[in-house]
Amino acid sequence: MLDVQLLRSRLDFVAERLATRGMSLDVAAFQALEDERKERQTRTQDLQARRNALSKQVGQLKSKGEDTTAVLAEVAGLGDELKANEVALADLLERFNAFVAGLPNLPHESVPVGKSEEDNVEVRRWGTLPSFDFQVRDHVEIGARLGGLDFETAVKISGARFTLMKGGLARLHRALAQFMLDTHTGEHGYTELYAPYLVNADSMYGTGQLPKFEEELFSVPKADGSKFYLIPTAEVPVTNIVRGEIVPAEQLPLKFVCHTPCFRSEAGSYGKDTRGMIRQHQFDKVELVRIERPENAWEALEELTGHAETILQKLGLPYRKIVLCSGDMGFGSAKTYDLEVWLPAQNTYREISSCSCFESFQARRMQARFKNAQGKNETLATLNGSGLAVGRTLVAVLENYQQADGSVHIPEVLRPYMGGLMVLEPVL
RNA sequence: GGAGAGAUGGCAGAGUGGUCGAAUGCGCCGGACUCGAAAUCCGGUAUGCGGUUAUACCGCAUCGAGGGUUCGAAUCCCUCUCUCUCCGCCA
Repeated sequence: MLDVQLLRSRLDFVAERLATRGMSLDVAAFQALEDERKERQTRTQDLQARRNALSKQVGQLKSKGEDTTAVLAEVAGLGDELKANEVALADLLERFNAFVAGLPNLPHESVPVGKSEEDNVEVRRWGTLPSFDFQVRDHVEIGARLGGLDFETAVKISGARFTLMKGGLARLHRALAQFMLDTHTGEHGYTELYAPYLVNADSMYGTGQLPKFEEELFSVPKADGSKFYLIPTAEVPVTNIVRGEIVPAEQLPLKFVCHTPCFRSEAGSYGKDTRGMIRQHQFDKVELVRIERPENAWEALEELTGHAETILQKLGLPYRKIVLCSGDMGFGSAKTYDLEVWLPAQNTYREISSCSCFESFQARRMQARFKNAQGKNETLATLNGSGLAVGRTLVAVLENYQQADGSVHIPEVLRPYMGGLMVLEPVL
């Protein structure tokens, strides 16, 4: 969430920055809440101080064996007003916090202002687009010919937006994840993690999925009436490692890589990407997460994005890097780069990685801090990015490495993970 | 699933209604002593929030979480969560 101090001291500035996201901040509503909060809180604390002082007097008088009825009478007079103020304050703070928690992060000044994905700005392109002297097939058809992608059976087992993979294709999927993990741990200095796929509401709140985006999550009821949430990304369990912690400064930065399935309800995307495995309820992703000193956060974003790009380059997949405009960024992000991989069958680039810097937006609500050089606790900065989405990478490999006879060449870096296999042969 | 024990500061650990935000020890920081270090001695050392722009000062809240009793709760009552030990079951 945003820094409350910033809201109080530079409300107009915050409103102006939020406006670039297409978000109109109700300045008057905030000011009214803040004024009431200040008055109510001051009053309540004064009454509490009074009560505490009088109660202390009672104790002192009693220990000397003196009469306490006068003091008791005075403190009794405070009771009703104090109670009323405490109740009103609690209610007010709840509304105040809900208001602030509902505000998205401010875009970094380098972020282009725009309304929608139309206004995103391309930063650069990498790679040469493949040319085919035959009719290109999409991954659904390629996968079917390889006998490895089976959507019909997945529908029977679960329903729409699920995939069943078999044989060499399932192995290729696994190989991609292994390759990504090995590259990030071996060459980029990330620590590999295995993390829970079911998390509690506090964790979802910490990374900002809750309270605003509950409908995008799957959940599992628990016997006690609460629920587990299925992670929509490894960002959630991994970033929450530092929730409520004061990380020793010498341990920074923390660089984690974690391969998990991701679960998304995709509510509101009916009819979008219904063919194939582009948009699924369940998909694997290798996620990079960094916990940084705020002053290093922007450099870290460039580095992290570069680490994700490395995977695409080693796989020889053409892609472009774009910077999301203010209106297209996620809720907590201050700046986001998307990597889009070339998909020949769609004749376009499609998102395969999203790398974001949250500054202290997530860490503030998570109370994730470190001791700075002055010995003071300071809020950390958090970043994350896909390194990469495994399912979509598989799609990209199938489409970019397809051959006229229906076979698919295996990128060289993956062959060690495929037992040396160089090509997947069609069975149809 | 059964039986029992427990949750207090960075750690260990005291505290069963009244100057307790909390003894003591360890750790850490500063100082003294020393050529320097060790040892020893002295002092300091939780977090969040508010007054308030402030590393000054004052106040509020916090002893697993939430509620209750009370003028006053770490301490008493209720509910919940988590941890540990033993037994059973189990990938």
